[in-house]
Amino acid sequence: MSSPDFIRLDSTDSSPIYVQIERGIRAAVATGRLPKGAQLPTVRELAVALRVNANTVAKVYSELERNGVVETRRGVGTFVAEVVPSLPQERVSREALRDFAARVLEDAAARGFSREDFVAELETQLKEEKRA
Amino acid sequence: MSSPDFIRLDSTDSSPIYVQIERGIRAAVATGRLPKGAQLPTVRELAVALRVNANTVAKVYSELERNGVVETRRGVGTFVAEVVPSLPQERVSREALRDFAARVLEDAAARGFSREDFVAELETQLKEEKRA
Amino acid sequence: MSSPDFIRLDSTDSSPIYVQIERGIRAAVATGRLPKGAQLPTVRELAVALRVNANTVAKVYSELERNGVVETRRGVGTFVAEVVPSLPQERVSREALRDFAARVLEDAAARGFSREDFVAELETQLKEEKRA
Amino acid sequence: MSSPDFIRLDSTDSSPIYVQIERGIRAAVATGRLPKGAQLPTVRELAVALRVNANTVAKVYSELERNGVVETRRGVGTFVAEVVPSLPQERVSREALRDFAARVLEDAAARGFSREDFVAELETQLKEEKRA
DNA sequence: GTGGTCTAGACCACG
DNA sequence: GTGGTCTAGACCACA
Repeated sequence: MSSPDFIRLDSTDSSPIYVQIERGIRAAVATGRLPKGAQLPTVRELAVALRVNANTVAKVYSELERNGVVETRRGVGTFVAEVVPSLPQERVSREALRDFAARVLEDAAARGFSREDFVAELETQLKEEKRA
Repeated sequence: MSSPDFIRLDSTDSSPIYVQIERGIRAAVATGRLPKGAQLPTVRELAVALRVNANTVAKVYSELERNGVVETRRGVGTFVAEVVPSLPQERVSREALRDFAARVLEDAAARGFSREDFVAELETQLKEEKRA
Repeated sequence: MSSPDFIRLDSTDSSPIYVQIERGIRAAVATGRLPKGAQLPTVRELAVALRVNANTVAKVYSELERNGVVETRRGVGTFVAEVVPSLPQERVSREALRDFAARVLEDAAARGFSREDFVAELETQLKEEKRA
Repeated sequence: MSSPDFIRLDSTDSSPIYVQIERGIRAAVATGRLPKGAQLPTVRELAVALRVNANTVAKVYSELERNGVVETRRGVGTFVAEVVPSLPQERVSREALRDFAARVLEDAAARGFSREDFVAELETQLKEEKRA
């Protein structure tokens, strides 16, 4: 658990570090790579592994706890919540998906990618992961 | 030209306003919705239409000019560049596409979307646009 | 780092302040006076030292970051990039050098300088710097 | 005289068009390519040739006339002044030359050119012109 | 009327 | 304390 293989900090990503970390953890939980009840690395471990300020990691953990994604047992550690909280309905609504998808397509085009190539690449990655 | 239908400011998007505007314009140019040589709305027009400070729009235009996406003719206006510059090689490389796609998938999962649903939605949107 | 000895604002120079600052920093980086990894003065420091608005300096820093000349570490400061990007090929091409040189010669003549005197002065300055 | 071969508008030059034109004419006069008494193209001719607004050319001519570089004979045309005015002493002073040279070297470095290559190129161009 | 520059000042995100 | 974003408003250069 000391190797945070579920998080890749990307210096070309303009989003703040804490957002990248939170996104990585949320995604790992959502996809089951971090199963319910699994223990997360300690704040210090993760901070050292990612070469990041410990405060930054602590901020992420506390936010995740507020949202019920993880649970902290004092003196023991931090664990993926047993009951994964249903996200606020609004966020996963059909409309939210459409908006998010539209924005992503726009972003891909703005970066100079062919949108068709981009979607094809997404499918490839999804398939590869299933096989693995 | 006075109706900036190619830009939607999204308050749920955490990226700064000027990034959203820039992304919208770049995408419109890349997909041909803003053809080469077309005049962009004036700084002030777009500022009013988006309810944004004129400096914010001006910042976007000047960045786009720096990158050769648009050309400004002094005292005349801003136009889509006749020769749209090939983006720096690095950005459109195969590797860049993979990284971007991976990040997007992660983001989708972190937001609580099923990645399969998400990719399906992307395809739907692409097809709809072609038909239109 | 608090004394911006690598920048001289020249009121007889018609180019905008932010261009002069950017040129100074780029030159300092290119010639090694600002070595890789070195910290630049903070935005506010440089603004005070040059008696310029902080936004003006911030604009320069952000342009330099966009071009990969510097890296900003959030909440920490701004540093010369470890890998200084090779300028877009076009700019350093032989042709670009010819054009730039031609323009400079023209400018010197237009200002009333003998072009021979001017080139001689350039050589003198280059030699002096090497000796120092 | 309808082909303004002594002026090259450079879209990569950030200085305003009227400055570029004025610089070109001043340089042509200073180097003798436009000898004393020679007739300049008419405002309209030059405007058409350079694809520039006639007002822009007119502005240049009137400024050059104010400075005594050219003379306008009503109904006849515009001519290089017989007595080339000595520029204000300050501009051609030794100190001004040093400052200008320093700025040029800085600019060359900032553009990614080796300053040695740059100075060598200047010499080459000077020699070539003499031979021609 | 067009875009460009600069200032002043506020507020925020980050570490 | 760092840089980033945005606003408001002024003034200028350009055509």
